[in-house]
Amino acid sequence: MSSKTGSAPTIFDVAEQAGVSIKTVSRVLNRESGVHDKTREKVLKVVATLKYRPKLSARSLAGARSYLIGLLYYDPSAAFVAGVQRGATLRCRELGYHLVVESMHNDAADIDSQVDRVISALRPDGMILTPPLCDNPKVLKMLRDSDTPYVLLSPGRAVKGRPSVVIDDVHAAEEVTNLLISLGHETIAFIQGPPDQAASGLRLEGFQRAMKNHGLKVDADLIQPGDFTFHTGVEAAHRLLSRRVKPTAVFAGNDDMALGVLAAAQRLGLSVPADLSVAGFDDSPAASLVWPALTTVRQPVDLMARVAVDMLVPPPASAAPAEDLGNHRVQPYELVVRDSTSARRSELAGVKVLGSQRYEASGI
Amino acid sequence: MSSKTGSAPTIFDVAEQAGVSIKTVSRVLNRESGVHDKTREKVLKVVATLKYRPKLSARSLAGARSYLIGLLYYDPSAAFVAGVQRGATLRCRELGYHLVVESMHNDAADIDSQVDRVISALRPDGMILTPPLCDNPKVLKMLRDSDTPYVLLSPGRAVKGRPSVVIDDVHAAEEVTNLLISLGHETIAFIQGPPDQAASGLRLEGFQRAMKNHGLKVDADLIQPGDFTFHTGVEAAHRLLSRRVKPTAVFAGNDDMALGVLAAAQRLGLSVPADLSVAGFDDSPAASLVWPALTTVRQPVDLMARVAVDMLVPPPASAAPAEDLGNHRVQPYELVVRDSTSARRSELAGVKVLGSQRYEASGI
DNA sequence: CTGAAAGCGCTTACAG
DNA sequence: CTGAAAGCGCTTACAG
Repeated sequence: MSSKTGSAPTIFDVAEQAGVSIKTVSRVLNRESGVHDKTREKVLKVVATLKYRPKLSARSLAGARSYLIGLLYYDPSAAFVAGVQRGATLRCRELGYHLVVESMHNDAADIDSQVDRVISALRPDGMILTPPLCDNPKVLKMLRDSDTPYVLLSPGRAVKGRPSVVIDDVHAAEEVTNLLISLGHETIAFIQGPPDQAASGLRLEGFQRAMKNHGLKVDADLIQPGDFTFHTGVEAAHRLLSRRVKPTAVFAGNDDMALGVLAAAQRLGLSVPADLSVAGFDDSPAASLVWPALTTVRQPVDLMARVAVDMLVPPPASAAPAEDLGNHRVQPYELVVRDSTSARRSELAGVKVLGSQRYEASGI
Repeated sequence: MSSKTGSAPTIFDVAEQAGVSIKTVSRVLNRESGVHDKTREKVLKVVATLKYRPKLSARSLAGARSYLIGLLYYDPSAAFVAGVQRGATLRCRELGYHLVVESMHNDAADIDSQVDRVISALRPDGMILTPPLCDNPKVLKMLRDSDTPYVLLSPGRAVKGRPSVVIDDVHAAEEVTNLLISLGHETIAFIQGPPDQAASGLRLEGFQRAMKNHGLKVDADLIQPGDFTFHTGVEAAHRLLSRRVKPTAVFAGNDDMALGVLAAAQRLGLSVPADLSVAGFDDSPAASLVWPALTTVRQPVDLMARVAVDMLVPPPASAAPAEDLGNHRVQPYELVVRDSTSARRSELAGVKVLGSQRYEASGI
């Protein structure tokens, strides 16, 4: 009896009961090739019987891998993190990895030492970064200096040497704009995000491209600045709706600002979408919890996180040589059309109509 | 030169350069008492110079602790998880711990083996569970069987032997109801959550207690069933607003249902709060992204997570003996009064008024 | 107040 | 196809 009762079984217990060496047990567990089928079966049987599970710390100390993936984030939308984590933890589990999360303030003066501490202690096999950390030079420098592989999720801008997973913001924004145009809108406003986030510029680009492709003019003041918050959406809406010629549709660079537009419109007695169509970007949870529900773009956040994990975890030795998909993976977005957008009610753009509502199409 | 350039420094490198044994370095790092001040300083100096950081896997393998806290969750509101993680990761960092998250389906048939796998591989020093996993018998059994300490965050019901961190749902709901009553409302409806979540019952209890204390009758059909989703909030609102005597205020058991009420009311042409006051519970992100912004109750989610971590991490040996705060920690909630609640506009409860809005108090 | 030895439970070369 | 030995980098008794 080599196993003391009470303590968890070790690789020695398995080896003894299976009548092989610990090296062979190790081979089976790591799916290495070159083990006799009979031997493999015998080992697996004992593993199942004893409920043996290799201890991560021992594997990590002895070997070159830690089986840990780190997720560094700072306060992006809760929905974004939640989606990332769902995708990442599930994929990690499939691969025998675990996800360690660390939230840190993007503007902390000692953020590099914070990152260093995490890396040194954990020695993760890879790191996933979300905005805005994925654009933080200090953080990126620490990762490079420590030779820690990393993947950026939706980085502000794609940089050559930095592996990333993104969607095509330009095309997505173009599609949203095309939708509004196809509904008959011509005076369409756009609310931009903060200039330091590349998504802001890309989405604006998509908007402008669609307008141009349809020969629609965009007055300068139809493009309003914002910073991705509800509040700036409200303010931009007020500016837009006090124009002489009011827009009949507003495309906000993200959902929070679109919700601000919605609130402002309702506050002014405008009916959405009859008087004003509103579209956002992100498909945040709130987008479907308001009335009318918001037309928006959904990023496949959990899929993106899965892809990030796959980019960090080396494929099993037994696997077929994977084709090189490159370091910048573009994932498909989805246009989600809901009730906040509709055809123009009339040609009387700018005429305020009170109290009317659209009953027929609403899901509620 | 014992340290090969390129590889990270080990405890041996520190010991050598400081002219002490590795045991002394270990003592300093673990803040054990009984080290000469001079010695300690010398060691710390070398640690700083070499940027030495003990490797988690080695500490974990050699010692009794893993310095890992696990967070098990399944799809609670994104905001809830995000708050929990912010609090937990920050507190973990302060204590030299790390947070490993695992999301798992509450109704997975093999959830116990999933939990087992995590525990066996990681040997976390503790686990934090969020709803609904914290009420899952299979999960709880695995944790007990493996002697893994755990803390439940907002469990469905408090059970004696299970450490938990909660808020006082009954009192919070009572306060919300008192607010509505103080605004002059008498016909107040309540929308309940799913019966299997204890919070549903506790919040109903608080509502009923407040009504009773003020001598207000609650007709049976003023208490409507729901399941914490937007959709059931919409449905309950339709039932309530088709009564002969309409309620002038609706208190929904959570924000998602309150948002449903808001949407339904707006859809019916009612003005909130002039025609109908609406209150929720949770302070979800969407609560402040709608118009009018929702009156609700905020759980101090990140504080609760911090407390949970503290319950799992043993205090340093050098610390003063902590007073026993018990296994059920109640944290303070916060009543957040926003624009969706106001005094009754008239005595004409049930009379539908179209198109009016409340301009003055809105923050937008 | 300090240290020498053993050992945690695996993987990594290396050998056959 | 399989195994014996060494070692990863710490902490745990134990000793002085």
